[in-house]
Amino acid sequence: MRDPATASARPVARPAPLRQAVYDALAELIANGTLRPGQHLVESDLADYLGVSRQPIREALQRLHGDGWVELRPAHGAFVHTPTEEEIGQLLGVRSVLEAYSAYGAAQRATAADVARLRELQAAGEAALAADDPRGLVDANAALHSCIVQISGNKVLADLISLVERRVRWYFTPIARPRGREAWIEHASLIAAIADGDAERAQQLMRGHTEQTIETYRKDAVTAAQAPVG
Amino acid sequence: MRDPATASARPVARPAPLRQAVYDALAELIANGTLRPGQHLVESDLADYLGVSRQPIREALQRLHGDGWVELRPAHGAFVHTPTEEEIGQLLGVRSVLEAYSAYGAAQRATAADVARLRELQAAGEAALAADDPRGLVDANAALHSCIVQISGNKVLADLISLVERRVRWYFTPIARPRGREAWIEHASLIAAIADGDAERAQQLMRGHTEQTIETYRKDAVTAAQAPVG
DNA sequence: CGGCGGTACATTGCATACAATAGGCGTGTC
DNA sequence: GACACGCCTATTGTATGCAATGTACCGCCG
Repeated sequence: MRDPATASARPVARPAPLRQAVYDALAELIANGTLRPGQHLVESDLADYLGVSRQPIREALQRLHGDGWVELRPAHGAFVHTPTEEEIGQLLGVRSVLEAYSAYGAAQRATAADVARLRELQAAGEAALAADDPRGLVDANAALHSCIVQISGNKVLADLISLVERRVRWYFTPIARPRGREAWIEHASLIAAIADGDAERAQQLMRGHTEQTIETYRKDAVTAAQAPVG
Repeated sequence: MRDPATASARPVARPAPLRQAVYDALAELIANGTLRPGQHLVESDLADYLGVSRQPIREALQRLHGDGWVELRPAHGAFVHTPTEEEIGQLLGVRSVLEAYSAYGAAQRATAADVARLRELQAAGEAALAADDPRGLVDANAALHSCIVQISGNKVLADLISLVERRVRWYFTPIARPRGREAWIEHASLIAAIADGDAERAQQLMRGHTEQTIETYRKDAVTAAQAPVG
């Protein structure tokens, strides 16, 4: 990797923008449930816990607010955002539209190399499926979708999707297992459409794919409500 | 008393969150061109200029970064974001998709009262058109689109659209005059589709409408490039 | 015993001070 | 004369301190 564009990404360790580390740490704490929805985040406590001053904490909280992770009530402080059922549905709907658009763009621009990469990721996903590796499935799925957005070349779209996607995964992770075989069959059709450069078909397939995910979520949500996970 | 919609818990004036005021001030300065794209924003200067300390400035800059207004290079500071042609195209594309989805949702949920409100806004727009009032046209157009999103009831979508919309308007304002008669004819058809509850048609019309706007922009951009405005 | 007011505490918001880093400029050497 | 090294300054990153605000508890009065 001698490419100068990526070589200087982080040679050893940048002066470590502390707020970034704090942001990641807090996002992780929220995503994995250590910080529960609705919980009041006291700056001093977090600062003490993470071993930094309140300043980076504040800046991280601002950004977490901008990304929809926490609510910021003036003079009250930060509270972990509590997602409602309605909001989840809206998130999924928006995600579906954005992903469909990304598939549309990807089908228009994909090169042979792009398609090859997609097929690799598809293979990785099927391998994880065969190995019954839930964690690997989630990663492979994310990688595939991320790759499609990247191929579409639309950076604005990529930003928006990643924003929505992280919140979706946050809510999904504790209650839903990743979809299995059907999802990867749909992926295969989708990749074929992209390889053909058939933008309309790719868009339709992606829409169907994400809407199917919504259905799965609905069922899983009901199941989880009946038998909450520990 | 817990209902946030009717709480009206701000009778006189909130303690005025300074960072918010700073955010608005800076966004305005960027939008109206006082702060030029690429310009280096020095915290001390801004603090001095706005009469506050660096702290609220920093927090506002963070948020401006999150919303795509400024670039934040670690240890270098903030620079006003320079939009590229490519990025503008991507913004418009994403906006088109999101707006189409909002029309879809609005058509599904619109009540008679909603439709009445849309017709009022349509009338206001046509009045501005007749009066040859560009400023009024822009406002009426924004109000109409905003209303449609609101009717769709999708708050996540509303947030995303407003994010994209502000940046689009920032870039558009200096070079493009609002579209005239045709835009409002399209609006009328769109409202009719929403009133009929025909989600698919509303979506198609909105897509066509925004794509038409993209075309107009392209022509205006060329014109502006040939004869730059003063 | 219940409602009300006042006070004290906890927490945020803002300001200032200090430390660290990056880039520019000048000087010294080859 | 050109390059490299080192200092210097400007700017950001982080920490701490202080004031304002909202909340909750406790005592007091009806």
